[in-house]
Amino acid sequence: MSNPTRFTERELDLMAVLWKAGSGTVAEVRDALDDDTGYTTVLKLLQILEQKGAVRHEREGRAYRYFPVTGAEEASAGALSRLVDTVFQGSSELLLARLLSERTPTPEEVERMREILDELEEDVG
Amino acid sequence: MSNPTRFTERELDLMAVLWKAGSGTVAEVRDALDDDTGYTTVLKLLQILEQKGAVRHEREGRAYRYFPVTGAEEASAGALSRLVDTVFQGSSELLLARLLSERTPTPEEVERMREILDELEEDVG
DNA sequence: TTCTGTCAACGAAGGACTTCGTAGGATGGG
DNA sequence: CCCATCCTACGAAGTCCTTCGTTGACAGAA
Repeated sequence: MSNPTRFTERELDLMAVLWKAGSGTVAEVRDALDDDTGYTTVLKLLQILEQKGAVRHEREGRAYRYFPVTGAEEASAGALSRLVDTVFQGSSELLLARLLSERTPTPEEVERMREILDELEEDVG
Repeated sequence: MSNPTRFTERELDLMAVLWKAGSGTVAEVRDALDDDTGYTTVLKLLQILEQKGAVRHEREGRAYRYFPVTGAEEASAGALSRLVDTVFQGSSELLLARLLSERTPTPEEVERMREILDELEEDVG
């Protein structure tokens, strides 16, 4: 096994599309991106991702359909910790506070977050 | 006003040092980094950061002492949202869950997190 | 003064990322 | 059959990041 698969900025954009949609052809991924990157650019990126083992493809008619192999969880490994260590000086709470202020959650979300904390304490206690 | 100041990977490492220590000379920053990057490299990076307006310097003896101008909060702006949008598909809870599993918090931290959620609900309700 | 160590400035090399141009294969209509 | 279209493959340009070598200034010790 190698490292937790590091994605570049752009690669992450593509992976996000695939994680969300489940799969996509070059054209589909291209459409899903909000900028208008050239067709061959998207193709190239997908080929690079495939080479990295992050996606695979199946033939679909004349085109390829790409599927994510690496999960979002694996991609998040490290990214969060790094953010905590650099920007939030090791404080998870600070990150949480900031997260909540940047994107105000619904009451339901808050409730589920509370549950997450509850479960954590049960495991510990 | 310009954009929320985007830091590169390495720049973020330096900023983290300055945020944590409050300030630093080239030598101090260099020592604080866990790898051993060359002196001139660190200097160069600081100069770039200064050009970006993220740090400023004052003379101290023969050397310069660098101070962060951009705060960690501003740096986090966007970074978190981007992470949520790409890796966590817009779900803050998922991020929280992941965060807690990556770095298990102390009971005290959990308590404070709970308080953060409480305050949020008060404001809303 | 001369040598040595510390410092900032600058330029440039090397590599990683992103982007696209061009080529070539296959398909389907006329 | 021939052309327009849609697709992948490949190579390469351009840019951004990171790193460091070299230079010149200055200060203190000998």
